[in-house]
Amino acid sequence: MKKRSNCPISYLLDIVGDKWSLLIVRDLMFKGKCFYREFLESEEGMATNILADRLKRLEEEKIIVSKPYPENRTRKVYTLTKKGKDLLPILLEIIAWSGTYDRKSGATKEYVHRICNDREKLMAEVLDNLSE
Amino acid sequence: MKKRSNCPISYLLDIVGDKWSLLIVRDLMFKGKCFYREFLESEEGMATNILADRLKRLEEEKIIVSKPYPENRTRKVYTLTKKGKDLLPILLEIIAWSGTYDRKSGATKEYVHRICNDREKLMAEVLDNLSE
DNA sequence: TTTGTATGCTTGCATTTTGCAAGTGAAGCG
DNA sequence: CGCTTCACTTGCAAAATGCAAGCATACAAA
Repeated sequence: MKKRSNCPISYLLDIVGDKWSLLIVRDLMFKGKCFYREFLESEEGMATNILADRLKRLEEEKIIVSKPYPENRTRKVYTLTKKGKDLLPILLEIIAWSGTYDRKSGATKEYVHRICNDREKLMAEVLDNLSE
Repeated sequence: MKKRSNCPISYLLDIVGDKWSLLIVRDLMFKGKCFYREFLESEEGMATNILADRLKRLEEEKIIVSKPYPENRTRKVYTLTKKGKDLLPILLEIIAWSGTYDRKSGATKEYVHRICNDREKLMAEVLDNLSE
């Protein structure tokens, strides 16, 4: 996707403006996933070719990096870069919005409350879990 | 688009997870636009059929409402609902992220700074401009 | 050594969505 | 009455997606 304008909203949409990319970032950020197979198992049901394409694009955009897995060289480990981790505030605001307007949201009221009133600590916790 | 899961990230993506919907919200939120023709004139160059489709979907999702324009009944005025205005924190975080990582971003450093350090007032200003 | 399994990813192909250009009908203007 | 403006709609080619199957590599068990 080429750049459509210098608008910052458009910039993000050019990179992750599709139905799948941010779900990969979500899996990395909140669910401790890091393997191709794990992304495939997410309940939204991404197709294998789409997943391969999006991993490639996210890596090109330096939002994620992949390394061979030391204990099994057929595996690859995907992790978030700084640029990827910096998407966290966006994801938190999305969770707060959806938690407000989706009556059957998986986001608990407590979590939405923490996003509004305890954001710094919440963010530190999420990022801490990533380094394990 | 049907709901793929109860995940809050997925909920937002099911509604505005494409390259265009959030640009319409941006035009309404920051640029004072409210007419079909005005959205078309945005520099990203949306096709007319896509615009019509997205306006319909945003209205179905109660993110915008349309009313006939009193002074000219061929025109329609589009405005943000509460649900639409509540997307503002997400948009601001997107602007901050893109302002950080896009070297040629239209977002000024001052604006990004205000998002981080003067958010309440900034949000009040943006929302104030909407009511005019 | 062979056979099987798990892994990340590719391929082929039908369906869906998008992009582009042109057209349509309703309202307002001169 | 013709002409313009407006918000769309339509037709069609091109691109993206969804689905099922296949593939190459690495490791493991027989």
